[in-house]
Amino acid sequence: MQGVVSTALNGRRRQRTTRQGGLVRDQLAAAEGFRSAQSVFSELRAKGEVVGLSTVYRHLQALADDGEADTLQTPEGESLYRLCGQSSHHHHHLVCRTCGRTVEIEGRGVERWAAQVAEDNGFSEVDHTVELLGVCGTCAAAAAAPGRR
Amino acid sequence: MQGVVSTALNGRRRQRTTRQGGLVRDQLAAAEGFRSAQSVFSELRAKGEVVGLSTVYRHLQALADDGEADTLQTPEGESLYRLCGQSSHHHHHLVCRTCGRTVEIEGRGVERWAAQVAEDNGFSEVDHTVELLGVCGTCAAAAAAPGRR
DNA sequence: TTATAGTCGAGAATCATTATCGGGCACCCG
DNA sequence: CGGGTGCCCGATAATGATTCTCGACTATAA
Repeated sequence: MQGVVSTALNGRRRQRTTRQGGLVRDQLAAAEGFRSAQSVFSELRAKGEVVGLSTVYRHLQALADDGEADTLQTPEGESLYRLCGQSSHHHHHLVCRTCGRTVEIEGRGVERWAAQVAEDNGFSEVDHTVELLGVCGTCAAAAAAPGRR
Repeated sequence: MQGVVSTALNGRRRQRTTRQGGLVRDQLAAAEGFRSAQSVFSELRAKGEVVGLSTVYRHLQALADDGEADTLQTPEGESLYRLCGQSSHHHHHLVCRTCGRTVEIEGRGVERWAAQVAEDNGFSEVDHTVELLGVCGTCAAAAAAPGRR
């Protein structure tokens, strides 16, 4: 996983390679959907790994800052993280509110729309939040056949 | 949970008319953009009105439940509220991150796009969050001339 | 190996929000 | 118009997530 990082950190992360950092990253990689800092913490604890809560938060935020992880907020105000392939690639998510499965989606149309609306109203430096929350086909099917045994 | 609430509530759940309820609503109405529960609370206090923090939260949520107020979350996890003309009217917001000024926007195109993406991925019952956060023309101009006196 | 500086991590501190619960007041009934 | 009933108010405690603090630790370079 982690190879030689050493000196030449050309735009790359500046953190030192540590056991804990790898654990947080691995735990996130093993998950299918978004996870909260709290759950990453307790899952690691459950696996017997001793890591500090602060450390989990630190690494999660570092990953997010580096663009290696995506982040979103639940309506309850909890932050969720998820490892993400490309750091330079802007995209949005379609998340299943039942199983947490996540589909990354591109929204060229939305980007354009957002930019247009912003311009029409004289706004600049506009950021946008676009998240879709629904029920995936699998979960919908499961919910539709409740009597099954 | 709640049984019969006084007079016939024609689709509109009305709380008992109290001085405090009116204050919270008025304060929200007087504001130009979104306000946090905390700021509504301190503004009322500043005006000399004695209202409990819990009460502010209660009324703010009641307004949101009734669809009389819109709500959104800041990236810091604070909930903001704003009185809103139509309860049945679905729309989004373009908010100035400097002064809080808000423009309500309609996004027929976005709605369509969201529905399409959801369908393409087999998702149903899809809800979407779309918020635009930027800097309005006035604030941008102010920021561009920092040395001015 | 040693020096050095970035990391750890447990617990305290913050902050917004929610729950509690005794006391008060609005509204209905007679 | 006076009483009773139950919702509402509001100070305070509790909760829960996230951040801060700071001494101990350890990966790295020389």
